[in-house]
Amino acid sequence: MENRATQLEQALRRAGVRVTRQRAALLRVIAGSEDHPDAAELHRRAEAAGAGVSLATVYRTLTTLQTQGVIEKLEFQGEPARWEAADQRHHDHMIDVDTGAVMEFTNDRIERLQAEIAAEMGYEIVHHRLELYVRRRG
Amino acid sequence: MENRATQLEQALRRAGVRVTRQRAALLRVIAGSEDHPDAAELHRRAEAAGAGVSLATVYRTLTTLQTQGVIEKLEFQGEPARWEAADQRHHDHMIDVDTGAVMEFTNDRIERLQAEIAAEMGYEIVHHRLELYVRRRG
DNA sequence: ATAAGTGCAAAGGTTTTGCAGTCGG
DNA sequence: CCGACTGCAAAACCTTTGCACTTAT
Repeated sequence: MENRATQLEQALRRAGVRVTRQRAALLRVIAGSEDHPDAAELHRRAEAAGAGVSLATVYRTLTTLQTQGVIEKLEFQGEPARWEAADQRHHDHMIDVDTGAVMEFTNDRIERLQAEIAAEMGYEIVHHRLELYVRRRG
Repeated sequence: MENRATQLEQALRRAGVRVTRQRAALLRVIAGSEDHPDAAELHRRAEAAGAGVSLATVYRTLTTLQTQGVIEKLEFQGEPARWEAADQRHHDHMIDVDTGAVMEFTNDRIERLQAEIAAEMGYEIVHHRLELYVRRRG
């Protein structure tokens, strides 16, 4: 993840985005997170790592990184926005309504059907959101 | 829609929910709306109809009506929540990212696939959210 | 009668922003 | 060097809530 963060820094610089101490720290926090933290949580983790970043900068950085395609924003029902690294292959989310656990899944057939539906109506998909709010069977 | 609103009033009373002047007015606004208005817009429409309802009551009423299963809450990306009557059959939404237009669609195959995916992982679906953010082809 | 509902204004939680100072390229 | 970036505090935004008053049943 150190490496991944370093790669991203170079990509950002190439794109003309300055790599400040704060941004470098956040890149490392994000690269090292396997879950789906919100801005406050990322701020906490950055501080815990001794970063010295303001919450305002966390928000601004998240927007910047999203624009650069480095991270993706998740907005589950009525919670603060969460974020995840964008370096994985596309997937959707399943949320356990009892525990709040977030799981990931993919299904090519659903993807294709979505594209077909849009095409039939004369549109193309820019992006989509598929969330399953679920409960353990019992 | 007058009739629909009246039906709903009776259902509410049966459920032990009081039908106040404000709630009756909102029921009529909702029954007469074919789009997906947010709380502020519903408030405006109610006021335009001479209702005399506070915005706080609009919010409280929306929550109540949702609990009663009369309306459904839609939370599209980063906008205030929107609402729609729940008297229709289930459908998902397609949002034109350029115009903001919201269209509805259904696809049984997608519905079935979702249930299968959840089942495979040992869950059952409580509810789901499928939104296609699209752009006109050209 | 009386519990449920309302209006108002204040507070809540998340996110954005203006401004003056700082720093990366 | 200088424009992009930051911190701080204030504001914006949508939504909820406490309290005293009103009203549907």
